[in-house]
Amino acid sequence: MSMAEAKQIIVGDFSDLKKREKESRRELIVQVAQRLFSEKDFQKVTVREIAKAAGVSPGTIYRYYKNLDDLFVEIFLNNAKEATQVIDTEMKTVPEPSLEKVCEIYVAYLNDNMTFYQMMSHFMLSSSLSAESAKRFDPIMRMLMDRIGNALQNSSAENMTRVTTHALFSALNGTIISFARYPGRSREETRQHTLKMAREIARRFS
Amino acid sequence: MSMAEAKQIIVGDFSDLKKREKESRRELIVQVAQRLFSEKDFQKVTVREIAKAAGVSPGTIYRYYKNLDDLFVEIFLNNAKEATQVIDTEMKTVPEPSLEKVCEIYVAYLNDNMTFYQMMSHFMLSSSLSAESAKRFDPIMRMLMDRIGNALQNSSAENMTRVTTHALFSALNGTIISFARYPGRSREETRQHTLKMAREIARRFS
Amino acid sequence: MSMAEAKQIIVGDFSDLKKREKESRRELIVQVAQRLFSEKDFQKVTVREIAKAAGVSPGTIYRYYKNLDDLFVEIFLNNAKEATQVIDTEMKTVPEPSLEKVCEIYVAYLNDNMTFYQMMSHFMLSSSLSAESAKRFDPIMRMLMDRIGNALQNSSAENMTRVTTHALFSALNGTIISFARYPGRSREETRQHTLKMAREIARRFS
Amino acid sequence: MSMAEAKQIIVGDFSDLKKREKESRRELIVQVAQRLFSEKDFQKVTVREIAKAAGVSPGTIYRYYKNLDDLFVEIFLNNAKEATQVIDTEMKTVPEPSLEKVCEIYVAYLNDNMTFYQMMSHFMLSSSLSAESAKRFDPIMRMLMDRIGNALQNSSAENMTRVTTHALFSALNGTIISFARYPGRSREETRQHTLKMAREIARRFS
DNA sequence: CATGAATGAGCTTTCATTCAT
DNA sequence: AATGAATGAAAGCTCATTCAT
Repeated sequence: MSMAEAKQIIVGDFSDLKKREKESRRELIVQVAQRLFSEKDFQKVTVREIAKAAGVSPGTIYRYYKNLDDLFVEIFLNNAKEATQVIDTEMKTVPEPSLEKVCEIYVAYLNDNMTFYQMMSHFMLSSSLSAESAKRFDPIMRMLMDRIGNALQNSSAENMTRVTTHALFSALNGTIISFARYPGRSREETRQHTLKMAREIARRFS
Repeated sequence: MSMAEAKQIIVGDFSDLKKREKESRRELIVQVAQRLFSEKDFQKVTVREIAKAAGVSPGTIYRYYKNLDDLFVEIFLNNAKEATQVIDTEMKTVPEPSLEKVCEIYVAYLNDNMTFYQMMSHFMLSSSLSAESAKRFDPIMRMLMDRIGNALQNSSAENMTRVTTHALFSALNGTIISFARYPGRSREETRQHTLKMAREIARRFS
Repeated sequence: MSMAEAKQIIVGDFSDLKKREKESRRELIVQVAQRLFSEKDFQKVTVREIAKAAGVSPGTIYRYYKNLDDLFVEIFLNNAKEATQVIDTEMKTVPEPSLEKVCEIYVAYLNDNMTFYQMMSHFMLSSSLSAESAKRFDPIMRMLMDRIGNALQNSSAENMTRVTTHALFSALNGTIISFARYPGRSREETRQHTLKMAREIARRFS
Repeated sequence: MSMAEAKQIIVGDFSDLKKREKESRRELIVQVAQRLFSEKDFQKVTVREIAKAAGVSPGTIYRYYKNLDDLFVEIFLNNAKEATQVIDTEMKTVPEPSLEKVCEIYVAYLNDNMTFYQMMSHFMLSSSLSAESAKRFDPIMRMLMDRIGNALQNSSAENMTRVTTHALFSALNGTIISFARYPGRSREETRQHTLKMAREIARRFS
């Protein structure tokens, strides 16, 4: 191997490394932000914090996202996709899939990813979404909702309407709102309480 | 009527007006704040805005409320009380009270007072409530939830548990989260959609 | 005694009471303020605090003092008079009065009335004193300084100049500046340290 | 010199200038703040004022200092170091160094840097110093005090204790407190008066 | 491209002082 | 004479975003 070849390889490797690093920088930022969100209210997380935790400069964040809300949307949609996957994966391990089980899994996910719920509230209630972002929302949310809808359909002989699916989905989301209201309750107790409610709701919709 | 009498009345009225104005300055601030909240995310409303809209100085706000969060709590609790009253009042006008009707009324109220829902999310998910505020919360929320609970109990022969009431209450709250998600839908269409979901949920819990 | 006379007396008494109460209100305010100053940095004490502690309204403070600085000046001069009296009183109890003793008494007073020292710094270094206030200053400060001056003169055969008296007075004041600089030292240790310095200075000036 | 060379130099100079400007922005802020302090009570100087005078935005101040007190501490320590250097430098120019001379130099410095004295009072009397700041204080103050201590030791055959050094240092500081008290005196007269006192004190300690 | 220093509008909150009652 | 509600200027500080390097 000549020096030139060696250099080529080294440079190539190095360049690849850089490229991969670059490609995954966006992902890195998202991951870091998501971690920070789990540590505190997502509205309180600052660009600087994210930048510092990701080992990049604040300016770099703006290479990948037009503004903070854009980053929030990305994270939110990632969460929605993840929730869908978690349902799919976990349902495979269950011998007798039931509506109750799906609901439990979803509410457990919400408990573990409070930020997701916070963001859902944020985006659903504030109309600040750019048209572009809004477009990305629907298919992904629909995918998630469909998992609930399918389970609902399978749980009953009658033909479920879209409204029923929507109602069930909304009802499950609503369980989280009771989060901190029982003072003195630990995180785990709250979790158990929301899961109980989820099962109750599932039973009513079966 | 003599001039003197007329003057008496006018002065009396004027003095009353002033007195009432002073007495109700606190109320005025609340009302103004609530109006502003309906125009934008309540977290984005500033003290200066409230003061200006209420025709007072920023410092005056702090005569009545220790800080902004105190004002928010007051408004939230006012809303909760109002919701309770609305349910009570409206139910009297209904010939055959049903769970469905109660749920409809409550969700209609949420539609008309989106800020209430936003604040509920805010206070339930962020633990920033002062101990003092937390104490004021529970009885008022319990009162509201009890209206739902009573209607639930009346709708069925079986004995309803606290979890079921809680689940129903949460489920109804959850309907709001689907608010803005159907792009292009008018406020009225959204309202109809959430009411449909509310009825669906009520039926399932009957 | 006629009714009229009786009334006169009663009213007189009552009026006297009111008058005395009024007369002493000014004193009350000063005393309360002075107490508050001993609890925290005098610059941090607010009008409202003083008013509340004195059981009067903020507006009342302004009946007696044109503004806060006026109140500060009054308290400062009271302190200066008090320091003078303390020196006079304590010196009578000492069998063999010495310069050292006078210096000790003065520095002890400074230790016990840190606010006095703070105010001295404040008024001496900031030129904000009204002409009127400035006029009240000199005779009282001179009186205090004279006590030091007399003791100095008595302690030596040579004729002391005004500069020497002034230098000694200043030097004693300076001891307080070492107050908090020995971290971990208790208030009492600091006091002992400043007294040691006072004696050292006195010895040098004898 | 060719055009290219010339340009090189100009660009180089310009770049240097900019670089130096950037490097010394911290220094610039300090200098500007110090100038403002000489114009009014340092406690009354605001962030906005400093920023405006330095030609930067308020936010920029906070790039260099965590908060205002941090800036104050920096300036204070700079002054203490400077005072030490001034003593060292000036003493070299004196044929027969004496305690009197050292004291004069120090008190002259205090006269020219009243802010230093104000800050000394502030930091010594208020315990608000962060632990971190407190640590930076002692060695620098000790260095300054040592200059006085050494001169004191050299001026006498007897062995001087730490208390004596401390007393002398405090006494010199105290001279400044008589600053504005002779109404109608010019700055220069005051300066002369304090220097007289300094010499008097020095003589007494020799 | 990435950087990170700089921006500056904007926030909540405080408080001496005023003045109608 | 006393009140105390109201004032409103002003403070310290934050932070999303920009842009010269």
